Amino acid sequence: MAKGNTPKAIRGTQDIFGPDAEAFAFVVETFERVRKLYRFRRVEMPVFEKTEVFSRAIGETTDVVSKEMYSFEDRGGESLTLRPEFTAGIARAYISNGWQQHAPLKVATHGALFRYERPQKGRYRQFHQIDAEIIGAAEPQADVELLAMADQMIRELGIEGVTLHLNTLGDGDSREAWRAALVDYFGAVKGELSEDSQERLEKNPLRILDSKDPRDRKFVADAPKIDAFLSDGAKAFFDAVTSGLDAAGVKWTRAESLVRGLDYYRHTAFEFIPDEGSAAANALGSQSTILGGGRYDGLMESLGGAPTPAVGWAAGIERLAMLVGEVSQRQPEVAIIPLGEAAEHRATELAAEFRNAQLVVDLGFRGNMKKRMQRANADGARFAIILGDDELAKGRAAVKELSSGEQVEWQLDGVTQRLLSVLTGEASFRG
RNA sequence: GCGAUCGUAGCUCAGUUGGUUAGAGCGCCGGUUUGUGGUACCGGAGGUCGGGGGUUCGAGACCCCUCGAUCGCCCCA
Repeated sequence: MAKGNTPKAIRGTQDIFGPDAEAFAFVVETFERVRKLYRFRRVEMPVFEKTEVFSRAIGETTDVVSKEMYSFEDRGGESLTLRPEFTAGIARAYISNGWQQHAPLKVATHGALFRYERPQKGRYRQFHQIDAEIIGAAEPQADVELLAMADQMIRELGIEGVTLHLNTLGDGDSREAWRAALVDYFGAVKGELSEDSQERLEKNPLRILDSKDPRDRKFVADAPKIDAFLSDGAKAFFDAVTSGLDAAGVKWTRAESLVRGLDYYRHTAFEFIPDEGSAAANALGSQSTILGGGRYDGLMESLGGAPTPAVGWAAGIERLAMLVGEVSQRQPEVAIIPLGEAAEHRATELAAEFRNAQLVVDLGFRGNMKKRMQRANADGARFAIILGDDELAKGRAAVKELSSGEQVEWQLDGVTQRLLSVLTGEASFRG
């Protein structure tokens, strides 16, 4: 433990190491592998943008913009903000780089995001997301493909007991009509709602629908449903999405109360949520959504771009990492144990040869034979190759199989080839 | 931003109603074994008890402040 006057990490940041770091890397690697199957192109985005990119895209009144952004003036007096999400920055890049020429454009990225929130398990001030977007596609097939990718990735991460909760917010007109009806409905019983929801009535009436407060919940069941306000086009769109998901084999459930917090969403809205009582739900506590997103057909215009349909999702890497469990490491095929200066030199040559042959090699920097054997064993090496003056003089090496303790001598000439054929099972260790 | 619980070795924790030099297991280092790991036995290092202030003859225990983590709300990934 640090003592005295030493610096501490900033609240809500993490130093990720060991199994947690391996799980984190596994999530990113799996995402990278799966996004290539769907031909999403990798993009790298700035970590900060002009503040207006977020305030205009996300909405001034949202909590994210009004109280959670890390904003600051740079030395030129410009207001900049550490990105609290990916979508707004990607939309800005799409407009400022003329990426319309690539439409429909499928992009994927991952990295750090920043929100000034009260930290909790699975919720940090610097957190990390994977993100996928399809920009310039109004077709419901885009929603289907995007969701199919999310579903496959979650499965390939080995996460079970998670269900896609799906809703539609309708097109702009549908959404407005529904919103107005909700304001009427909840406004009539305003005095009986929770304090939070009385405030939501002004700021974000849709959010009352997923309130956890029992005072609100008794009214939610009979609240106006979006289905009653959907235009024919919006309904047809949602039907196309759901039938596409069925065709793609993606299991989903309708969640009529599922809404999105940010202003730019239209049509499809979704979250992957652990089933109640599942191991995943227990692991995550109240921070339960592991992947969420939707269609944001209105976003480009709010940034001054041409109307551009788009759909996307993001998922918290930390939350996913909590669900993947222990990620098994590839253990060393061989640990090389040199004794003496001449042997150190030869060992370095051997290690290079082995690694060029794609073998995992453990070569310690220090220690006597006992220490190095201990280390080889602790790392789970399959073989130890012992190189001392005696062996070098004979042009041979002692090779020990750690599981059995059996030890034989091999010629150093052709040792890489011999080791490879032993590892593939083509040759016997004893020769 | 609101409410609550909790901070004792690297880790997981124990520390009676306030009472001497603050303990255990695991891990780490060393030895039994100077060129042979796992097991066993022996030994060792490592703590201003999150930080600051207060009460008291005396505080790891009590009080206040502060920092942090955790749980719920809010928000959201």
